[in-house]
Amino acid sequence: MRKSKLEAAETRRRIVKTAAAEFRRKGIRSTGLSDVMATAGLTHGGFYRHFASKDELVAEACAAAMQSLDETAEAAACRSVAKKGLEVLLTSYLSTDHRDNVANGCPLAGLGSELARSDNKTRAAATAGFLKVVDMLAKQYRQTSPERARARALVAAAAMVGAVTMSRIVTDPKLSAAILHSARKYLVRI
Amino acid sequence: MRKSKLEAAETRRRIVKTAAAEFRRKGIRSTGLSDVMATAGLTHGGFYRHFASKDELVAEACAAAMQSLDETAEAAACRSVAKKGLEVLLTSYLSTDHRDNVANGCPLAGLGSELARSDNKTRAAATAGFLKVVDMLAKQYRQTSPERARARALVAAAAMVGAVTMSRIVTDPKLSAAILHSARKYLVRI
DNA sequence: TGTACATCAGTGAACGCGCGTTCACTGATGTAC
DNA sequence: TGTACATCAGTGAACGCGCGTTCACTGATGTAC
Repeated sequence: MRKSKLEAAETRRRIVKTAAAEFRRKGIRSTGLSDVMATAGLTHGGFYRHFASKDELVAEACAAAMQSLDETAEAAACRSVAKKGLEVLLTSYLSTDHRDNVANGCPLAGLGSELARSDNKTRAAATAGFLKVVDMLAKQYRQTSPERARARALVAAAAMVGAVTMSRIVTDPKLSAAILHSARKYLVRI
Repeated sequence: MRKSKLEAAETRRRIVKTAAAEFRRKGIRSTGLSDVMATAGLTHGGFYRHFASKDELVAEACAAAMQSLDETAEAAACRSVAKKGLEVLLTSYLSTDHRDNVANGCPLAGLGSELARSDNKTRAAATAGFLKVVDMLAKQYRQTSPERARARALVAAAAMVGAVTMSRIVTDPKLSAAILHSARKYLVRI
């Protein structure tokens, strides 16, 4: 049954990626390891060949999810022309598509309150990913000092997380859309 | 062992209040009913004399927590003089005190991602409480049309939730404070 | 290059534990006369 | 107003279940000669 080092590494990566999606979809606490392993096409017994504990997986899954968020944001910012970078970032993040796609969306919005209760490694991974988004946003706030641009980026990033979270909580579809729409409108020229 | 109707009603209220705090402190999924009942000074067996299920308690606890948030916000808005209402609201919500007091703080910030996965009753309670805060904020945005004031209030409310959530996730204390401070600064004049 | 043996990725059963929920029981409260 | 009985708030043990974690086992892979 033993697999080659290459295959094992690939398996490990698959587990992390699966966990990143499952955690966002159902919540960290509500996602069992058997769940994750089964979705990754494995039995749960093999888990501890790759990780020391569930917490270790949580930290790595958080890091992976944040990295994919950063890559998406970076791609959006690069693909857009000069001055429109901010609008593109805000529009894609504050879209109903993002709201309805929790499993592949921003982990800060999908797991926010659970991350706040997670251990240091997990929160550090979240922090690092968050700072990258903040830096990307700060670069888009021109016509102001770097300090102010960063302060605005901080507010915008936090507001984006809050807006998507609230748009998912709220039971009224119109209100949900209005939250995203208003945030899009006001964060461009904060 | 039977208690009077008055005592029973008081017990029920105590369970809801205790649950509202415990859920915010440890998360909904991570808080057991035995936990809640023991903290309320009862044994877990009696729970089902008052509630049909944990979900029912969750919905009521969410409603209670939102109500206490609304009362706090209303009190802050009223206590403050005319034009300073917005600043007072923002300052108290976006304070390190609020950040560090999850158990009595805003349930949207404390349970955001878990609420997004909760049932309709719970999310409806969260929605109603959120709308009250939005209305309070909208009243503070003068010098603009009611529609714009409401749109701004929507963004501000979502941003407040996001800022407190992020300030709790982030591992760097300076960054945590900066998020709150920047939000305070920029949401007054959004 | 070929052979013998150690390693270890993955399996599937088992572990103790805490969860939400149920239930028989107790005895004070509420009610019908 | 006093008595007899039904009600039911709260207790504590028990239920099945899924969780995170452990373990003996399998057999292909990696390694030493």
